[in-house]
Amino acid sequence: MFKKTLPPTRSTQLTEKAEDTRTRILNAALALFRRKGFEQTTMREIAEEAGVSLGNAYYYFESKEALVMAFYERAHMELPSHVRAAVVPAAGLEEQLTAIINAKLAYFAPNRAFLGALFRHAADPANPLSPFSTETRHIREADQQHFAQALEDSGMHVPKDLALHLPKLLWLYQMGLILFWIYDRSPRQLSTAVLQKKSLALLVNGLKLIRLPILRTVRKRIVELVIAVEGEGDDDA
Amino acid sequence: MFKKTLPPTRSTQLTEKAEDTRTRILNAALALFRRKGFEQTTMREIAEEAGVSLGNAYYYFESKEALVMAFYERAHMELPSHVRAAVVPAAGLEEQLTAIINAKLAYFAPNRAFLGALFRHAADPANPLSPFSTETRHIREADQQHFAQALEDSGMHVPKDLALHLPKLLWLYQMGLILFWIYDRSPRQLSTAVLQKKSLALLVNGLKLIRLPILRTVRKRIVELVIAVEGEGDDDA
DNA sequence: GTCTATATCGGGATAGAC
DNA sequence: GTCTATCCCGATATAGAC
Repeated sequence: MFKKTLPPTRSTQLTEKAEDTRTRILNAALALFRRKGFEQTTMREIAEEAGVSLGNAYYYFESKEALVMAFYERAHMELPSHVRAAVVPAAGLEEQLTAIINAKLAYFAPNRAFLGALFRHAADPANPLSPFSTETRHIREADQQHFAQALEDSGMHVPKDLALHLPKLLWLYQMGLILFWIYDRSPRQLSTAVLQKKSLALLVNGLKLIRLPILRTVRKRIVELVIAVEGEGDDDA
Repeated sequence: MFKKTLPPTRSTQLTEKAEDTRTRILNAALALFRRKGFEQTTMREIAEEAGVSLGNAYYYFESKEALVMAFYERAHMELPSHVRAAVVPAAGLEEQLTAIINAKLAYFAPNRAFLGALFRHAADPANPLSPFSTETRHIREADQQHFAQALEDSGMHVPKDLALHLPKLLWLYQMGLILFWIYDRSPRQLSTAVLQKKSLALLVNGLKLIRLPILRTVRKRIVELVIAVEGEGDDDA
């Protein structure tokens, strides 16, 4: 059961017209998702809104979820510039992390309501849509670079054994925060803001403490835990 | 969009025949889920296997996912005795927590493969199937009792401000662990075993340290964070 | 290679008769 | 409480136009 014809993705070369059609379909889909949610939107509506036939919509996107994946890919292309614009390299780690996360939340905010569709299979690394899947690996790794950069720029000193895993851990923390944000029904997502502020303060504080000699064994045990688990479908805990 | 007729649940009184039919459908469904997975199983198959019509299956279960919910309910009824049998009240906290978690994993193990269906909407507190929903509140609260009991029996001394939230936090930790376990594809879920052992050791150790006067402010900040967030759709982070 | 139109299938979910 | 018939929609298939 493999695909008969290679479905056109952003990476494969498309003619100008094709590129335009693809974009129109994706935009129509996202507009409808925003308006009525992911489940409530049908492929037939998307095709109509984009002014193409149903068959054509499926020509460009294998499935309805592929549209969500395309959105995720688009975010991956557009986000880095937003993040770079928001971050002040001379600032402390807490400020930088705040800036990175805020830039992302601001970027995703208009589509917050349907992002749940993207995160439905989040925990399953076998699902292509999962942030832990092999299919999204390039996105994940590029994303972790922001955190590596922030760690470097902030000049925060962290013992090397832990520092090695820190970008990944910070990324994971950020994923948890975003997940919380998606389903946060407090007014203007105020709960997320509080959670973000308080947890970041604790986290950065912890990082300052973790290099103390008394905490050496704790640190080593944390690193051991991380090593034992990584490469698996990561999670909280 | 509310239900037209009250759909029969375990809690509402059913005639003997109805109870039997309902159970037959549920058992057929679970058998098929185990055999072929949740997605691969159709409602038509379930109805056939149970010897009822499709419409009748829907009379007892609003949706395919409601069958998973019923499984969750059944587990909620059966689990406490398993947990109580596994726990030694005189043991230390780490041993007791290990016993509780192991009892649950052992109970769910035969159905591990399709449990992902239950956890797909886990993060969305608005979804009835979510462990954070109002619909599953009674299960959640009964479940947290195991942890409250273990804390009490172990005689572990934890400052009261934190102790108040600890059953909830331990339950959350356990949910994360179970989620990890569901998608753990290492042989015999060994990764989960390692994660469980190491994280529990760290956690119990942290609880011993947290009462030290030097960590008072850290503790207060943690408690503040928990308070600010609870009542919301909880998550990791 | 891009696109339309239409028919069809499979499966979740519902309506209404009995 | 149980059935049959039907709807809806995601997905596929086909045949052909440009």
